[in-house]
Amino acid sequence: MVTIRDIAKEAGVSVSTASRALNDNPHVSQATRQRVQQLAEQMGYVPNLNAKNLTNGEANAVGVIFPTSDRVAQANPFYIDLLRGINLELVAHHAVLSIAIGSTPEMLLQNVRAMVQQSHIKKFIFLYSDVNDEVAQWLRDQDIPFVIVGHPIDHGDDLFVDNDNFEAGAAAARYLLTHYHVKHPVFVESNQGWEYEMNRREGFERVMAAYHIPVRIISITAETSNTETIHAIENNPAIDGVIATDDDRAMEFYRLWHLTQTETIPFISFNQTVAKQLVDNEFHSINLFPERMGEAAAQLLFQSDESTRARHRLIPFEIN
Amino acid sequence: MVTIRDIAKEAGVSVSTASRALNDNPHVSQATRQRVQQLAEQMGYVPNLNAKNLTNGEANAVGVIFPTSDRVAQANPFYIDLLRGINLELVAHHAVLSIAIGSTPEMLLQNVRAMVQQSHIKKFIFLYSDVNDEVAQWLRDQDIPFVIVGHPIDHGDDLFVDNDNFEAGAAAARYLLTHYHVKHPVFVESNQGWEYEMNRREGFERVMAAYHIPVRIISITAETSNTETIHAIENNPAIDGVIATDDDRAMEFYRLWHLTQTETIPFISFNQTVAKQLVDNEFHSINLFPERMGEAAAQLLFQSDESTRARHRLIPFEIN
DNA sequence: CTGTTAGCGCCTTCAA
DNA sequence: TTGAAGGCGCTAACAG
Repeated sequence: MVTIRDIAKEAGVSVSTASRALNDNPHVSQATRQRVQQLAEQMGYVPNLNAKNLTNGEANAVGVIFPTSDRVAQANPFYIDLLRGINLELVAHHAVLSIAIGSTPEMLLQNVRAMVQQSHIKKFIFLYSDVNDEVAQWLRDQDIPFVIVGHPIDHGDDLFVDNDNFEAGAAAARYLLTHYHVKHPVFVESNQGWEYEMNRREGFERVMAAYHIPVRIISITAETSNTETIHAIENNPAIDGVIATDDDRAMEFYRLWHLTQTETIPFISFNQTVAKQLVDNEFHSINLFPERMGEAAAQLLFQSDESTRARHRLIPFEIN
Repeated sequence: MVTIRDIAKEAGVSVSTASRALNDNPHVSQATRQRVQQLAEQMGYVPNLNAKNLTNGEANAVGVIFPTSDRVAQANPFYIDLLRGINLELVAHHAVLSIAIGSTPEMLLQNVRAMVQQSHIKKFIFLYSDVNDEVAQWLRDQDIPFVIVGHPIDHGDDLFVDNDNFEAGAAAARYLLTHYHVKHPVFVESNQGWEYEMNRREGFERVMAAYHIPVRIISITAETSNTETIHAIENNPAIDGVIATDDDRAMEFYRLWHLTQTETIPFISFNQTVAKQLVDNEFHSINLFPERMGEAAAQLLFQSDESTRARHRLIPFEIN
């Protein structure tokens, strides 16, 4: 293994200048920097990040915190794409992606605590946000920076990356009204109180108000029986378009709709979870670009320029 | 930050004995060990893993390698559960879970290479297996141990954790024949050549052969149109039970079945991806316990006892 | 069984 | 702009 000493020796400089040169420290002459870097390249030098971690007092890792099991059900494919996006940015910073995951909040906190106290990981990304979350609170107490993917709920000054869910809900509504001339759209939701769902619904409602269309909403929760939903459908014979808050609900509603109705109506759902070819042409999806969200989250975490520091990023969506 | 020196001083021993005591090194008297450990506890000592990593020449991390994009689409919750299981075992070893993920094999390899060369990560878990996989090959060349979740394809001596997919396919078939007295089951597959699918199918076929029932198979790939599948259904009017290779195909087939047929028939699918309450009572799922698989994979990676070293673990499944 | 010592590879004062 | 030296926290010979 070729170390910084080897390079220093070969270049005829001291280890300290070699170190400076390799880290683009300004206190080195342009000449020696180039020479050292080139030599390092030739000799196949690769920095030992464990050593760096020790001297820097910080690990070259970002902790990505998953929600505890119960909550994970919904947004699913989302997570993998998020990871890919985050990682894309991390490799550029020579950092690795470490994950914290557990089935209870206690285990999660324990996991995160070990990461910062033992491994000295000092940057985190939350893949959820919750009121009174003890993990987030603990990190705040330790002055450890983190970014939330999604919307902060009870701490407005947390850094976050999100979609403009209000606008997405509105855009979906407009899309149905404009492209399909829908007169009586329905909003199908989970009614779990998720921030993103509420925002989408508000966007939807705003557009309904503008067009003087009464708001129709159907909830499908884990407790909702098929027959209940079918009744809801039958009680709303005018429905001629659907906006669903997620793909699961969209598919479920789609199935029950076609069980009882013969006509085809347009659907819009979020996240493109469901392969589009599985269903018909009037099934649209709003792509939220999770990979971009992940990338942006990591960028937010690594931004150093005090002056232009951003507190959040909204990732644009796309209907298709 | 309280270090090992502080403890040594306080305990009136040298740093080396303190180190030994804390690491349960046998070359310490029971007495001093207890005293030191107790003192460490009291003083709130927490080991600096970065320092350990440096001296040990190995990071306290396990790299978990995701498949490149295309493959991941479906079985998403599966991966999350796997991660949870892996992590569960890792925390016990004071190790962190680092992930390697990328959209192309090149990026993936680059990612993994950086992990071992720069971060000195020396234990890996593959969340896929592929013929001629260059990442796996590279790790073999470096003599770096890894465990595959799934079945090794072209290197029989790789360590792996899997389900007994053959037996699962057979069990599903028997379940339909026994519990539902099905006479003409159909096996719905993706026909992508996945090892696990072929094994499930072989199990199914074995049982069909034993019962002298002709084998019926329907493929649903990304290119298969709805009408093709519906034709397949209509051409097989005798079908009275379904075994689907995954939940996506199950749901799709279920939908198309009920679009054209009025009778209800039992379904068996794998992985419990789809919330069961979304569909009717005759929709069964084979639980593969991904969390246990992850746990077992990590255990395989950490097993030290040469004598009893296992090369693989098969995780039992359950029909429900 | 215990202590002394010398690093692991790198960074960062401090002087020059 | 450079070099020498000390140290990050811990482990592992080597002596005793």
